[in-house]
Amino acid sequence: MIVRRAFTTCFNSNTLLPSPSQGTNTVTATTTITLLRLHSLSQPSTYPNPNHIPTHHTELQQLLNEKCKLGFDKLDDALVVFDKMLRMKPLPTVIHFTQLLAALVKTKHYSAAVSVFSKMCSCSIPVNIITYNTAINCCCHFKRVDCGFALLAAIFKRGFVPDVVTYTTLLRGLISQDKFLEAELMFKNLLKCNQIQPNAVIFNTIINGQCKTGNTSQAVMLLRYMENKGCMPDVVTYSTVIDGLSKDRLVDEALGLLAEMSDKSIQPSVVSYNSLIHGMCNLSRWDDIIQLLNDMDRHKISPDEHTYSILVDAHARDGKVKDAQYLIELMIQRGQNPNVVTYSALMDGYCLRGELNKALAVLRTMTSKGILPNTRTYSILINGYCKKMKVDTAIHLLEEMPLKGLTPTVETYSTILDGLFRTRRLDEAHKFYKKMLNKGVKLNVVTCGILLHGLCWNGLVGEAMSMFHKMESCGLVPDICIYNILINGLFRDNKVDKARNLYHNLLLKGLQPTVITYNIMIQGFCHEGLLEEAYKTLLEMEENNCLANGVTYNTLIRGCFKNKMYHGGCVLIDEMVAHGFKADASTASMLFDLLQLKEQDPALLALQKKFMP
DNA sequence: ATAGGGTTAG
Repeated sequence: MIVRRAFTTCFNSNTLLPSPSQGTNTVTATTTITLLRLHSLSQPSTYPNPNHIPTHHTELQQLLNEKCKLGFDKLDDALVVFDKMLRMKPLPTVIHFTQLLAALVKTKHYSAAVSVFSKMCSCSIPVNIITYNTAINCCCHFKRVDCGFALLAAIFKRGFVPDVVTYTTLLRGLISQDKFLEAELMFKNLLKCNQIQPNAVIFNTIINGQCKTGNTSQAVMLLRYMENKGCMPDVVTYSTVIDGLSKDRLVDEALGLLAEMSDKSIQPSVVSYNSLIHGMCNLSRWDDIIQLLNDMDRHKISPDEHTYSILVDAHARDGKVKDAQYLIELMIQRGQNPNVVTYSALMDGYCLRGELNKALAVLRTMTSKGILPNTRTYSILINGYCKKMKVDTAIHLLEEMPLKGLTPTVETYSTILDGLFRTRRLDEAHKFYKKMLNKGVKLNVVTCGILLHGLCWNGLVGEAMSMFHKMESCGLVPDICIYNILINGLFRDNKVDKARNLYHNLLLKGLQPTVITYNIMIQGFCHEGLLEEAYKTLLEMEENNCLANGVTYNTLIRGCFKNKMYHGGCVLIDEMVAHGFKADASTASMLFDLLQLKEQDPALLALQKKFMP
């Protein structure tokens, strides 16, 4: 069904024309024409080029073997080889041509690959299902899965039979374009209609899609399903699910699957370990990380550049920049090459510590090694400068990006916007925001949060509220962070009723308040002297199974003291300590001041008696 | 002697 529907959409007038929404690739006019021509390639039309150049096929094979591994240095080289091949006598086999095509796809010369395939067809090279599969893979990587389906139609037209590889490639293409539901439906139909004998690879493709769309539990179920159907999960199946679980912070379940692998004598790979180590890093479970590294050593699996990158990133984010630096030296010693991701992670570590000069030094090191900074590298630096209030330098870096062929993301722009608001450069912030919109940057919830926070921070709560309503009407769904920002802003603007209102609205929308939401409310009520309501909020959060944290208690205790409710404050201190939290600096100094007071309040005297026996 | 699957960054 889904396949047929895809066919009809493919033949619909202009689905093949590049649409602005798919503009990640530069689709040239010639590419588009070539893509369009693919449809009519049911029958070969012309004969081979008459100007044959005699060349040995073995020589060609050697060249292709080499280029398949390393890729062509220049696109022109590949096209020259192709041209030569067309003029060879006898004509090289379709295998040679398919190898060339695969090499082009591997080196990401997708539009060139499309023209080569098209030319192969028009020169009556006897292309087969494998050639088609390679071409479909090319379309999918080129983010044109619709063209992939057009080729599937061509396969049927020429009387070929698509195989499991054809469908796997198409499924992966759909998934990579966020069409997982379509992929899943198509997969189910293929199974139901017995169109293919499913193997591990096609299952793995779907399992990966499930993990990427947040359905890890379903992925585990599909793994069990394939076992039951006698299609044994392999190392990729397990690694995919382990990665999904690790990203969901379910690392212990992931460890269970790793153990299951060795029970079934499926050798884990470095990828399986990398996913798990990454998961452990996100939870700062350092002991587990060390254990996993030892485990790898025992299994004679060496860490690769991914492993090191993950570890460098974890150390850098934890502030351990020295260790991160050392890890990079270690990986070089062991013959691994740090790449832009590795160096960017280290730079991020320095930026987080505010050590911008050291971050710049890393940038110099990497460029001296011929590693070019990417969008993320720039974003890290821009973020570093904004956090240091050096917004002008950040803007300068932003302007430099297009000159280096880099496109800032919505996150990059948002960082600058945040910087302008924080430094109270309101006019510029407004102008910058307009410029962002003019550039066609698509706003997301995080950007809106920055905008709303910036407005509130600068006392423009009214503007923030109207922005919030506009945001809702634009189809952006406000999350709990947005509500937190606004409720906080309203309280700071003494708009208690409106804050209360907004809180009830978020409950009505089915959103779950977090500990931050409650803390904001408690602080707001305390500030207004509404201690009763603040305390009721504490009870409410307990009812809603939201645990109070140190901030909650400290806020409430300070509120009590400020309102001369010494007894209540004292009871809460006991409760806080019982829950394992401590007074923070500001509560402690407040308490210290109170104890010096010479007021004859009975509750205060009791308090003094308790803390100064 | 040709094709498809898993890992690194707010």
